[in-house]
Amino acid sequence: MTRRTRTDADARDPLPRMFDALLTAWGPQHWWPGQTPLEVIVGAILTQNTNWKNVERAIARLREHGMLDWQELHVATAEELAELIRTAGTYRVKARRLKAFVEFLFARHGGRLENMKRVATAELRRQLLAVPGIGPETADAILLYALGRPVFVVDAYTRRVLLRHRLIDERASYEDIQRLFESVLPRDTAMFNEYHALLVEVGKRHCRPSARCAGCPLDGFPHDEEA
DNA sequence: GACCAGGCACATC
DNA sequence: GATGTGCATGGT
Repeated sequence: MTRRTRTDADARDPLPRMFDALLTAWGPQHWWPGQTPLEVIVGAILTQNTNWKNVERAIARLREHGMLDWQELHVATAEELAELIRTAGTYRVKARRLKAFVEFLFARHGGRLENMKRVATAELRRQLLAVPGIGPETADAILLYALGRPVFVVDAYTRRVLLRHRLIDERASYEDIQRLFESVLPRDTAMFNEYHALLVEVGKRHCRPSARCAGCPLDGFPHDEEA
């Protein structure tokens, strides 16, 4: 996919143009700003099917109790963590998942992110997916937002926006959609970061069944009518 | 009081 | 392989 220039790609592919339209309209979204990789990883697990505000409360409680530390998380029991992360919802499940990641970090990488960072992206993704509680979206969020790897994070909003604009069909898998982005965009961590955040925003504001298309930065792109 | 939110595992068909 | 369900809190 290196056969054409960026200008030609912009002329042909809707995905780069969509990014430009969204970024021009709304600017940078500043997802996960000024936080440590540890906080990003914890947040990625806690935010599963959960409003981010509730996750922030849970992270704040972990911080108050000095738990934003791999060694402390390693020593703590799932029950102790569960009590601290209640506000994130599904807290017993998420406490188990948090522990599962920490167990993986210690068993496989000596409890140090620095060791994990030496592993190539594709291999690391396989390792993360083998951790119970880490699926494709959480794995990719960790790779992109915590480790700075250029992988595109796909979520429910991404799927909805692309469906609405006829760029995929209902049967497209997570990996199908990920490949779609990664094959037409430059492999740029900062851009993937921003694009994902912008897709979530347009999904929330305009691509929900109850939302309106009026004022959507993507209104110039072909799309289906409301069902 | 429903519905939703920056998913995943597991059971079942 | 596709679909359904439990997990559970806080905001709207």
